[in-house]
Parts: sequence; structure tokens; C-alpha cells
Amino acid sequence: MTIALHRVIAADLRQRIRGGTIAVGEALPSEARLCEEFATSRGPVRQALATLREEGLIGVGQGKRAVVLDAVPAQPFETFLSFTRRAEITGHEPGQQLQEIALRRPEPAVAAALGIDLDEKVVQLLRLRLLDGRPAMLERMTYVEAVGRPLLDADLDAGSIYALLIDRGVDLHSARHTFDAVAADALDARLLEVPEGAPLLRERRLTTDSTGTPIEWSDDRYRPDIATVTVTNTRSTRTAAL
Amino acid sequence: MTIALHRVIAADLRQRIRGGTIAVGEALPSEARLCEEFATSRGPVRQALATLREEGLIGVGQGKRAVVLDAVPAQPFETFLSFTRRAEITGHEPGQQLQEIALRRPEPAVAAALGIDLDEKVVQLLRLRLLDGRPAMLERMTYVEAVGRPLLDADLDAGSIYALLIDRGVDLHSARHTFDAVAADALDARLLEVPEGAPLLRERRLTTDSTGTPIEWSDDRYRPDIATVTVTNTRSTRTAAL
DNA sequence: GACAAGCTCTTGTATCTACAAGTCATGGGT
DNA sequence: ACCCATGACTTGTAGATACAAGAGCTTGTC
Repeated sequence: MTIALHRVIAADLRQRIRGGTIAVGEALPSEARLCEEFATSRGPVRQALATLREEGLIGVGQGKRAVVLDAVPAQPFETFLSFTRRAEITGHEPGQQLQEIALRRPEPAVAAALGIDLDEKVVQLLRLRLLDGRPAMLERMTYVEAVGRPLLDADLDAGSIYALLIDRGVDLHSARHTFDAVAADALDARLLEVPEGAPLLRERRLTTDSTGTPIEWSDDRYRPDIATVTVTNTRSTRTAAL
Repeated sequence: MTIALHRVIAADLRQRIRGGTIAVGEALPSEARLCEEFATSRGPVRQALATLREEGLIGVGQGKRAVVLDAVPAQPFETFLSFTRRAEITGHEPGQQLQEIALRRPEPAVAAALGIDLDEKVVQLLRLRLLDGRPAMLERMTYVEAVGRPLLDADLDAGSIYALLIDRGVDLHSARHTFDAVAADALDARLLEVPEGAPLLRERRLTTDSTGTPIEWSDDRYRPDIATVTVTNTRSTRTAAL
């Protein structure tokens, strides 16, 4: 399988930016220069630059060379879902420790979020996420039974849950993330290795399929000194409409 | 001034999607068809489709026509930016108290974020935001001088800063938001009326214009019992791109 | 009827060309 | 010393062409 040239170019430039070969604030080589370097035409070069721009890595402008904005790329949409992908992109080593998996009846608040009855069962997971071996995030995930069943038999310390679900044909479509801050409770404190009461970033997430049916409810708590969450948004929708 | 053809095509298709001429789930005309229709080559047509894909309006895939995903993009820019708009949507009464506005030299960290020299001046604002009369969020905003100047003369307890800036022709294009949690410092505690050390949701925001030049840096701290931040994202946008 | 091969339509990738439009540095005039 | 015009360089836009690769329908065979 050959990888498209514009992807190769984008990956190469990404590497240079992350590796510091091209520093933040510095200009990239001109398109013409890149064409020579990769022995290609402007098409693939421009496509690669467009990708980097979309990722928020570079800023462009007519008549002037592209400039490196930031060494850490903003997450494209789908990576918003995956802790593993996020870690890889930022160059950290992801890890995970499954603490508990259970099939049980949900608490009322969770049942309400998922829009199910109190007597329907759910699959709940408690999982600690690591970055470079340090505790970074604690997930409390709840899946509706039909979706969560296969998780009971899977090796959850190995791969990504999302990859597994998508593999089984689960139609993950959109997610609503609500952020706030909480004080670490006893369990948070023990697993994340922070004092009780320490501030944690909490992300509560409701994931739905393309028909809008809830699939997953999650309460994730981040150690703010190790992991943060970044979101990028653009105004282009409106501007272009004019 | 002529508008680039690919923008015209994008705007036209957007119109059809929003207007219902092409329903959600339905396929767009093929590229070849669009080429005929707009009497052009594939370049501009593909560029227009790439724009719509980036906006999350359509999903694409090799060998099959582009499909309308959603008539309304998940995250309109203004909604994300504007506390006022968010409050109105959720049915609360927004309020604000400007604590301080100053023209000064930035701290090194802020200067670095904005990509300016230490001896360039910036306009800094400290503003408390209220919901239904209760303190909800504390903003520490920093603008590059050229952009922030007009704010010195404006009535900031009245309208929205963003509305004012857009009015003055400032090209707000995209923003990167980083979320974490911090313990309230003395100033946070006093103004937000929480104990010192209480967990606060922190949103650090870098807003840039369409060339990627930073315009604004902000550190916003939310009282989690009064205000949270919600983001929605969709998966389908990107799947085809990998 | 079921299945598979093949054909056609479609998008993805790449090249070459051309001109428009913006940026920036150089250099000359005041 | 300052200012401005010029010109070189760079990116934005657009056309035409070619082939690769995936999707889905059609058709022919068993």
C-alpha cells in the first residue's frame, strides 16, 4: 500500500515542527521549495499545507510564507473521542489500567442521561488512564447493555474501546461534552495520586449514534497538571456565507 | 472585488442544504455535474466540497457521492465565544462588571502566547460575569494593542466585546480553547465568592484572525456550580479523511 | 435464485500551465 | 533620514489532463 504523497509531505513537515527543526514563529519553506524537495508539483504540497492549516499547526496568508503557530496540534474532531490518539499526537506514551467492569442497574442520574428505564441493565467501567506512566485521567463509563455486552469479554487493557466498538459495527456519531471542575473524592485521590479535594477537570460526555439514541455516558476526571483538553473552532461557517 | 469561484460554489451548496433543496442524508450532485453547472473545472468544485466537509456539513468517501450530514454545523463560532449568547440560550440573565481595564506591557507567558515582543503593549481587561445576579465567571483578557485600543473608550458594561470588535472590522476567525482545573486564588475567591482553593474550571483561549495571527489571549475561570462549558462534536466529518 | 465477474460512475491523486494578488526588501529620489 | 515606487518572490485561483482506486449496479453463469 502506497501512502499518498500529500500525506507524506504533511507528516514530514509535522515532524520538523514538532522536532524543532522549524521553530515556532518561523516560516516554512516556500511552496516552490517544497516542490523541489519532494520532487512533485504544487498540488500535493498545497494539499499538505491545507491539512496542517486545518490542524492549527501553521498560519498562512497570500504573498507570505506559512508560519508555524504552535508545536502542539489542535485535535481534529474524531481524536476528541480518543485519549490514545491524543496522546500519540502530542508525543506521549498512553497507558491504561482497568479497575472494574460490571453489569448492573444504573443510578437514576445515569439512567436519565441515557434515556433508559431504571430496571434496564448497563455495563459500567472504571478505568485509569496513564501518560508516560503517570496517572492522568480516571474514566467512569456507562454503556447501554446492547452496546456494552461485547466489552465484558474483551481485553480492555490492550486496545481502544472506541476502536473495538466501531469494529463491532457500533455507530458512534456525535458526542456532547460538558466541562466543569470538581474536588477530588477519596477514589479520585487514591487512583490519580492527588490529595483529596484537589481540583480536577471533569468532562461529562454523552455519546449518541446517528439517530440520536444515547450509547454511552461517561464521567472523566483529569489531573490538570498532566492532561488538559483542547478544542478548536472556526468562524468560517459564517464568514463564507456572506 | 470578485469573489473566488470556489467560495461561490460553497455558498451556493450551503444554501441548498440549509434551504432543504438537498435534504439531510441525501447525496450532493457529483463533481462532474457541479463542474457543468458552474461551468468550471474540478479544482474549484473540489475546493468548495473540502470547505463544506471541514464545516461538518457533508461527509465524503472515495467512489461515492458526498452526503449531507447535518443542516446546521454542530458548533457555531459565536455560541462558543459569547457568554451572553450562551446565557440567553439557556434562559438565564447575563450580567457583567468590568473590574479593570489597562494598557500595559504583558507578562512573558502572555507575550509568548500572543507571539509578541515583551516591549509591545497590550490591553488587559478583568471582568466578572454574572448569571441571574450571581458571580459565574471571571475573565482575564489580553488584546494586542491594535485590536484592544478601541476598547479603552467603549462602554464595556453594556454590550458584547466580540460584537464591538467585529463591528470595528476585526477579523476574528478561529479560537483554541484549553480546559483544565485550578484552585481559586485570592482574587478568584473574592470576586467569585468561593473559598480560596475551591476548584474552578479554567478555559484558556487563544483567538486568531484568518491568517493565524493571534489577537486575544484569555484566562477564564468558571464557578462550576453556576456555569459549565459544553461542546458538541460529530465523528463523521473526519472518518473519510483517514 | 444466488453468486461472482465485469463495467461504469465516482472520487482521490498528481502534473503542468497560467495569471492574479499580496508581501517584502531594495534602491532611488526628495 | 525619510518616503515611496519598483520589482522579485510568494501564495491564491483556475483550467486541462491523466490515471488509480473504491462503490455499486448490471449481467451472465451456475
